[in-house]
Amino acid sequence: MPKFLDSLPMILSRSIDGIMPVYRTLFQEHAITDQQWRVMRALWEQKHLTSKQISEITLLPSPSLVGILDRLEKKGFIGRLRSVEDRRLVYIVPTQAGRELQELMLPKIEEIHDSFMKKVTPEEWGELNRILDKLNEYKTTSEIVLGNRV
Amino acid sequence: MPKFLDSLPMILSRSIDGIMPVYRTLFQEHAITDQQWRVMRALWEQKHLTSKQISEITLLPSPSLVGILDRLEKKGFIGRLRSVEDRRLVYIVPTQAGRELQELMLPKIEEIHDSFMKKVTPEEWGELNRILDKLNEYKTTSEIVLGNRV
DNA sequence: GTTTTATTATTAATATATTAATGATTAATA
DNA sequence: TATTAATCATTAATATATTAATAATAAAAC
Repeated sequence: MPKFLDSLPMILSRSIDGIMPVYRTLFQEHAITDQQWRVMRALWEQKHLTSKQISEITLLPSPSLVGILDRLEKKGFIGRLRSVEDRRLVYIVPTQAGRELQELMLPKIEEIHDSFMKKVTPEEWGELNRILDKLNEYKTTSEIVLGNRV
Repeated sequence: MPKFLDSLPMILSRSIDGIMPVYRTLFQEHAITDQQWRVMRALWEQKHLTSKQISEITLLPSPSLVGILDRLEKKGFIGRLRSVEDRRLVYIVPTQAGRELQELMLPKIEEIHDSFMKKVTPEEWGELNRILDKLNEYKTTSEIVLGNRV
């Protein structure tokens, strides 16, 4: 009876622990973190995004994003721009240096992505996506069920 | 051309972000964290484990483990025991309260696990494991390849 | 047998995650 | 329109991740 090591959180964690170091080698060459790259990547092909939009795209929690953006700003890769229409919003814009970093890194990121894609067939890749989606379906319902029987 | 949002790190992150909150509801009822539960779970059916063994089983990095074990010790769920044969080793042992927590939580953990298993067929579950394993195969080789062309 | 090398747990420094709360602002409502 | 509720970015407090380094001990090599 496989338990702990074969639970959903553990197999996903093992997978991520195997995958991220491959990317991280590249990140370290440019002295940025996983999270900092996610933000830069989100700004690709975008003039600007609000902090909230970046949070939704990158899956990075808003409170973490504050510090991440601080450090990207300090490194000169992004700027903050308070919105005039809605003064609650802050637009994040990539600087010239930020664009150059993106141009420099994106091809290598795609190489890495391709190297992973080569390890499975297109059908397997589709299956993976489909099964993961299935596991996250009815999330709300299951939460209610679990909540009731606790 | 699907890119960022459909990259391997992002689909795995989305999956984890959907899954962990279901477990976290239970963890919060017992006032422990994901990581703290992982350690307790690893000690299930074990008299003792070294810090290193726990790190390997739980995938938690050793430096993080120090603090995690500190807090579990402070909560009275584990004890530390310096080995006599090899004084570099520290054995982690669950206390009575730790055992009781495990007994209390494990059934509900398994309920949650079962609720996820019900969302996919056994074949799909096998496929998921197989595909994830495939993506992590030849890890060393691919790292060498990437290292060379950088 | 002593010097060198490995191993284990730990510390240190910085970055991020999690949860709750706050200040500023805008939208909704009575 | 005065008040209330919602939204956005941020702060605060605690826990964890990442990388490099260290102290204590043990194993290996000379």
